[in-house]
Amino acid sequence: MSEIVTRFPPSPTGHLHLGGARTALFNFLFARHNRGKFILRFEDTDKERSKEEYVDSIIEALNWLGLHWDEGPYFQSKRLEIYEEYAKRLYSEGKAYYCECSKEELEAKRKAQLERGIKPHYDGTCREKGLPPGSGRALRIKIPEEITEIVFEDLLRGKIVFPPDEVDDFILLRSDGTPTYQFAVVIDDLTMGVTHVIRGDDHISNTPKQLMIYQALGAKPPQFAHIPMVLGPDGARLSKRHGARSILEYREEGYLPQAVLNYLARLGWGYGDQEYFNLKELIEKFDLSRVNLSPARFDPEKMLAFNAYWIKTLDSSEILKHLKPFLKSYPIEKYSEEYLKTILEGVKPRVKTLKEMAEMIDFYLLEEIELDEKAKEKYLTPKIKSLLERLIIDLDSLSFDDEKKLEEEFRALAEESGVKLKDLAQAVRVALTGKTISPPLFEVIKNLGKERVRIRLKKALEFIN
RNA sequence: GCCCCCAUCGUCUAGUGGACUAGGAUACUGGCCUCUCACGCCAGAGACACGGGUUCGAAUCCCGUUGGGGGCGCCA
Repeated sequence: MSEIVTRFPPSPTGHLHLGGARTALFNFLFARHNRGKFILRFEDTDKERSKEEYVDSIIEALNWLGLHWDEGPYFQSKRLEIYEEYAKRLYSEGKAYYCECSKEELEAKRKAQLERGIKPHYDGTCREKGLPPGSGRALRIKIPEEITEIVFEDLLRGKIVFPPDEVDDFILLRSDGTPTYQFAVVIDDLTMGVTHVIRGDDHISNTPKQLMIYQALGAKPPQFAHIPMVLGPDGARLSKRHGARSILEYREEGYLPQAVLNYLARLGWGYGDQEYFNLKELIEKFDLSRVNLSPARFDPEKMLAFNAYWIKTLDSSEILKHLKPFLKSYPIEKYSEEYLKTILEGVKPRVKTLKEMAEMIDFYLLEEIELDEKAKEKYLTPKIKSLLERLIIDLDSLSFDDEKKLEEEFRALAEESGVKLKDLAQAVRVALTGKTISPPLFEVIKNLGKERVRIRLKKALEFIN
């Protein structure tokens, strides 16, 4: 059996968003699972809207997700001669013809047809004119009259049948000589040896047109698998409002690529009761037969939950790698890699994003911490003053290396003073971290070390006075 | 308007004619754990869109209705 080849063909008219990323993921997984090839190709024949910056951002997003391609990126804009060649062939074989109808005329006719309640169609004005190529003329496919129905076997949905009037003599080459989407995809997929086209089901109705091109070319079409679209939380098409934001924005917000990937994979695909998968597992377990057919809504909350899961599950070294960009405002060069990894342990189960994580560990990294207003008013009270003083005096006798002992020592101190550990702990927590919420106190004390603890306790006392 | 696709808890899903008192995840509620907040654990509430068939038996198969989505460009 020949090698399986899939491709992801974004048009660089916008950033990579969730829907596109999922399509890329499914194509990537299918190729990898079958030890095939995954191609990246930019469909940039729309000169007006295609932008270089989008090419860059799409590439960056794919790399960030770890969706590496084996071939490409190709650019349709650089393959114009190829399309021309095939176009010429169709023209010379009488399977395509030139058309001189103006856009305005066509638009008017389309409107009229729509109003009359019939399916908009090119009326064939130029079909039999035998026009030679010329400026301002577009090349149209000549759909054979004997077509009765157009059928194809979708890998996921089985047989899909279209009535013959579903396709008209659509345009292959625009009047400026550039190929339309329909023509370019077909020629590209054909010449690149694409065997499986996995794309959103919004392309189902494009398929008959593309099949007509394959037929005119006498070529064998690839296999098609139309996956359901990703909708916004409200069930409407994904838009700027919800998930159409760039994948890179999620990176900015503190999402891990593992989480985004895992979440995306579970949108329209399931594997028994398993929820969490890393890339390797996805490659192992992914197969088209388990893809759902109904459109899936994007649920930001669930993606957040997945992110929290991966943050607490992944090794601290892996987390640290992704966290570093969020640590820019802290003097992290003062701390060893080991130290940074150690302090992450306590915060991992407490945050949902890397951004939150960076905020939560600030007291470990900053020389001077700021005490939260409400926190200090509530917990750093005169009542606790003598206890803190006592603590400072006792500092040298505390077991800074051992969380368990430290806790016992604190318990003893609290009991002796007739204070609940709870109250003592909160006061110390505020003194050391500036906040009422933090990793476990004794872990904090241990990681902070005696000197920083001393300084911060003194600061807290100053505040009480 | 015409054509196409789809239909299980709010959401993502498991389920491929009997193992279904319909399972898991997330979100929600209550409890446990506890130095805070989380995590974790336990419990609860919550769905087969509707109507007809087929069958000894339908969430599962067929038809229709309804609902949702998509397409009908010299956009992709």
